[in-house]
Amino acid sequence: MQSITESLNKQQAQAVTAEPKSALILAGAGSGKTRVLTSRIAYLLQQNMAHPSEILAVTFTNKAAKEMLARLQNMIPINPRAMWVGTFHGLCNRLLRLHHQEAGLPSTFAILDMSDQLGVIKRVMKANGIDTEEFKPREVQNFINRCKEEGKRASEVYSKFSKDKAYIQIYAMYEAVLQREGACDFAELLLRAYELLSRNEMIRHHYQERFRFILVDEFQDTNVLQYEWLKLLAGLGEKNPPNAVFAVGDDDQSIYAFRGANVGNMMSFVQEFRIGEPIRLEQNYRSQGNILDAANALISNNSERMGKNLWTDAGKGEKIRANRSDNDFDEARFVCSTIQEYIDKGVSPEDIAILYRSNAQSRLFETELTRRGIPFMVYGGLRFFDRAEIKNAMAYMRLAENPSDDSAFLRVVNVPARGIGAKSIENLVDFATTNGISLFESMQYIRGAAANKFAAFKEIIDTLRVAKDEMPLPAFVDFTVEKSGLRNMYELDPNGSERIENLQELTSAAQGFIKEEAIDTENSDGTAVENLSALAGFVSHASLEAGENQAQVGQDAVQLMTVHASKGLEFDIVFITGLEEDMFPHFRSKNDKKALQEERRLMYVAITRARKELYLTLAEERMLQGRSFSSYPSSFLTEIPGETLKWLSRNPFESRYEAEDEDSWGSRSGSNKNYSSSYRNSSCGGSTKPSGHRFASNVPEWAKGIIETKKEKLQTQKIRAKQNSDSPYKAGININHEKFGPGVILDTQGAGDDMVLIVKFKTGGIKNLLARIAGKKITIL
DNA sequence: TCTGCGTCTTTTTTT
DNA sequence: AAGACGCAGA
Repeated sequence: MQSITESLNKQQAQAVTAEPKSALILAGAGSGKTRVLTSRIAYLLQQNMAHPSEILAVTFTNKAAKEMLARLQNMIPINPRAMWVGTFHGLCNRLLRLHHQEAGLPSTFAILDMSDQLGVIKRVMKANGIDTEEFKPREVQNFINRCKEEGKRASEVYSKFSKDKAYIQIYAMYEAVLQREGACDFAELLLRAYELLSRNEMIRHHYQERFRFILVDEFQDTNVLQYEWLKLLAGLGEKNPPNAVFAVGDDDQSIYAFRGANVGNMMSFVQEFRIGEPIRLEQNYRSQGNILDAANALISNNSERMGKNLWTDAGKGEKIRANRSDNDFDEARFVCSTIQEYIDKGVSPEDIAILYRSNAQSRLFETELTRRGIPFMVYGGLRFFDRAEIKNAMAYMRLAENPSDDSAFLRVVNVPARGIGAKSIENLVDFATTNGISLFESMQYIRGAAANKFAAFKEIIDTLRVAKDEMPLPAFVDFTVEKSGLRNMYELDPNGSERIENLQELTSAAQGFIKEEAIDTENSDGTAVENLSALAGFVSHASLEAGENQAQVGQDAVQLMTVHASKGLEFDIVFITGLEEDMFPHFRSKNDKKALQEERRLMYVAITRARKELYLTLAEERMLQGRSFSSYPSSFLTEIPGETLKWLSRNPFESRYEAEDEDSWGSRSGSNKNYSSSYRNSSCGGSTKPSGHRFASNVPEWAKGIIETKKEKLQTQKIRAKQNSDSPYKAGININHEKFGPGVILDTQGAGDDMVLIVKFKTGGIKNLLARIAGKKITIL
C-alpha cells in the first residue's frame, strides 16, 4: 500500500484510498487521472477489498483499456484475465456473446460499422420504395442512432412531425431487418445489453453480485443509455447500498455531445448515487504556466461548469506563439519549417504534434512534411480494417460465421466479379424480402442463368464454413483470401500489390489477435458460459477495435491528428492549426450556444495537450472543397490572455482600422451564403424526380417477379409442378395473401420445404413465395 | 454485365 | 479535391 500511495498528492491519495463506495473524481487535464484510476484498482486488490473478478472497468477507447492494464501489471502482480476491462461497446459485446440466447441473437451475430449500417438503411429504404432524396439515409442513420442512444426502440418513439414519423417507420423496418440478419450496429450493442440486463433478472442479479467495483473513465462522455446501463449493473435502487461506482471525469473535456454524450450524467450521478462532495484533482503536472493560464482563461468563458481551476508549480515557461499566414499553404510551410528547426535542435519528432479541427486539414501538412523528409504519423486516417480489401476478406469470414449476414453478402457476392450483376442481385433481394429469409438462403431458389453463378458463390461460402472449424484462425484467414478469389483478383490488378500486402498483414493481425486476446472461458461459478470462437472474436475485433494499434507502429514521427483524437495524449510541442472563425469554432456550431461551448471545450482539450510549447496558427485564406475562402481569426484567440501570447506575425486584433476592407474579411461567410442558397435551390426547387409516394406499403414498383423473362424456364417449371401433385398449390388456383391481396398462382417449382409459388397479384406484381413461409398467410379461394 | 465518364455531394468530431 | 453515384455504351 505504501508503494501505491506514496508518490501521490493529497487529493490523488484521497481518491485512491476512498471508502469502497461510489465516488466522483473531477480530474482536470494532466492531473494524473489514469494514474489515479489504476492506483485505485491496485489499492482495492492489495487491500483485499476486492477480488479481480469483482472489478469492471470501462474506458472509452481500447487504447486506454490496454494502457490501464499495462500500468496495473507494472504496479502489482496479478492475472488481469478475471477483470473485465474494456470499452462500453466491447463489454456489451462480451455480455451479448455470453448470453446471446437470452438477448435474442444468434451466437454469431455480426457487428455493423457505420458504413455497413448506412448500407442497410439504404437497402431498407429502397426495398420499401422510399425516396432517398426526400429522406436522406445519413439523416435517418443519425435519427436511429440518437433514438438508440436514448434507449428507445422504434415503437417507443413518438413525434408529431411527419418527417420524424417517416424516420420512425424506417427505424422499425431497419430493426426488423437487423433482427432477421442477426446483426447489431454500435448503438444496438449497448441497447441490447441494456435490455438484456433489465429484462432478465437472473442475469442482472448475477452481474450485480459479481461486479462490486465499477470504475468508469471519461465519465463526462457517457450517454444516457450508458449511464442507465451502469445504474442497472450497480443495482441502484435494487441493492442497498449499490455497488461502488468510481467515476472519473472532467466536465470541461466533454467533447462528444454530438454523438449523444450527456454531461448532465455527472450531476445525476452525484444526486442518484448520493455522492457527498466530488474529489477535485486540480494540480496539473503536465503544462507550463502560460499554457495553463491560457486554458483556464479560455474555459472560464463557458457557463454551467462544475468548477475547477488548474494550477501548476512549474514555471511560466515560454509564451504561447501565434502566427497568421496568408493562406493555408503558407500555414503548412510555417508549421513544418518550425518543426524542422526543433528537430535540428535535437527534439525528437514524436514529441511534436499537429492538431486540427477536421481530418481534411491534414493533407497540406502531410505533403509539406513529406517534402522535407520529416517522418510523420497520421492518426485516424484510413484505418486498417476500413480498407476495401480487408473489408472484403472480412465479409467472407463473416459469411462463414453467419451466412445470414446480408451486408457481408452484398459486399462480396460479386467480388471478385462472377457475373452476378445488379439485376440478379435485385431479383435475389426481392425474393429474400418477400419471403423474409436471408440472401444466402434465397440463392437456392433462383432458377435460370443466375443459378449457376449463385451456386459457385455458395460453394465458396460452404467450403469456408467447413474450413473455419478445421484450421487455426490465421490459416483460415489465408485460406479465405485464397478460396474467395480475392488474392487472384488483386494479383491480376497492376495496382494491387499493396492490397496483397495488406491481406498478408491481415493474417498476421489474426496471429496477433490469438496471442493477445486469447479468449478464455469465463466465470468459475457456473452461470451461462460460452466460448467465443476465435473467428467470432476476430470478426468483432475488426469492427470494434479498428486500427488503434497502427498509431504505435511509426514510432519516432511527428504526430498528426484531430483535436478529438488527441484527448488523453500529451506532447512537448503542440501546434493547433486552422484557428479561424467557422473553422474552429466550426460554422455549424456558431448559432447554437451549447455547441459553441463544446467547441470551446475542444479548444481547451487542444491547449492542454501541450507540455512545454504551444503554437496557434491560422490562415487568411483557405481552400475548402475546391474553393478559396477568406476568414476572420478564431474568436477563441481573443479569449487567450495577451500576456501569455506572442504574435510572430502581425497581430490581427490590433490596428483593426488599417486592416483590409470588410469585404475581403467577410467574404468567407458571404460565399458560404451563396453556397448554401444555391444548394437549397437545387434540392428544393429543381428536384427532377417526382417525390410521389413515401411508403409503398404494397408492392415496390421494381419488383417484377423473377422468372417471367424466359419461356424455356417456364417449361421446366411446368414439368416440376407436376411432381407436386400432393400439394394444395397448383397453377391456376386463386389465392388471397394477407399482405399482397388476391392473386393467381401462375406456377410452382420445387417440392416440399423448398416449394416456391409464382403468383401474379391483382395489384400488379408477380412474386415468388416460399410455400412453407407464405402458407400461413395464404388462403385458397 | 461491366466499364468509364460525368455529375453531385461532402465532413466536424467517433465507439 | 476527392469520393459516391448514376448513366450510357461496349
